Amino acid sequence: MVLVLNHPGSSENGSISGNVGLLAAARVFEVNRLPAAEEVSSANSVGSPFQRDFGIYANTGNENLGGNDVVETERVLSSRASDDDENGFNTRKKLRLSKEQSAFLEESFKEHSTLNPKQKLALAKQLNLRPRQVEVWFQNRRARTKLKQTEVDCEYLKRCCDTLTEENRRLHKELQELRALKTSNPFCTQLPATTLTMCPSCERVATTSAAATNARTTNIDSTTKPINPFPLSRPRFYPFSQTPPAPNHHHHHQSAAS
DNA sequence: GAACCAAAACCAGTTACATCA
DNA sequence: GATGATGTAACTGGTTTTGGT
Repeated sequence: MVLVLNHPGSSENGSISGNVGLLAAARVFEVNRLPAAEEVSSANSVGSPFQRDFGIYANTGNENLGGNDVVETERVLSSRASDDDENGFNTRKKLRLSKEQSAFLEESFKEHSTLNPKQKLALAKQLNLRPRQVEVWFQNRRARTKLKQTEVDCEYLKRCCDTLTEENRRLHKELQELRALKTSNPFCTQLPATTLTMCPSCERVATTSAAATNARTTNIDSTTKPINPFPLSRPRFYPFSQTPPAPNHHHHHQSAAS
């Protein structure tokens, strides 16, 4: 399934009317078309008594969208719907989108997570939904994406925490061993202190000049090398198999010479 | 250009409903 | 069939953005 929506700036017209195939395909979405008030009792396959008793959506007339009426109609449609109908009954009713509609919206979300009014209208028309429904779907979809990213971030931070806890434990143990060594071998105290600095970019540890020479002789092996608790770049949630942006890693250590 | 206002867009949080185990 | 859990469409209220005066 291919969705053709005009990208911002790509065209003046957000209409999809030029795509005959899509118009034909749009018939698929009639299944979940919003019923006009008088259609409620027969249009929905679920057909709950609730639906029959309460008109769900007012007939907004969006089937007749076109020409200059579009902007004005959109303005009306996008205004927040009231829960109450004219009789004061709560008419809120949830309509489950069909698989085709959801898939179509998903496809368009891949293209752009936000819609301009024209795109929204075109999509709504194509899917036989109200623009407000498309708008809400995109809002909820963005929220879901954000939630997913938060979960990924949370998981990542948990791992960082575990790593740091483990590193802390290891360093405590090492400190105890060094103290024990110090008491048993007083010559160790003659060694100069080693100053370690960490590159904020690549997070490598380097020894500073004066101590460097000695540091190389002070038996700093791999076990005492500080562990980078953040070995990986911060994971991002790429919901649509998007390739993450190429890392912009500048190695100023080398670039200074070249 | 700054200040103000209204409308639209957006978001976070919540509610209500459909569906499934 | 009743019930709780879950997913999600739809709503609410607040904030930000945008365009007009």
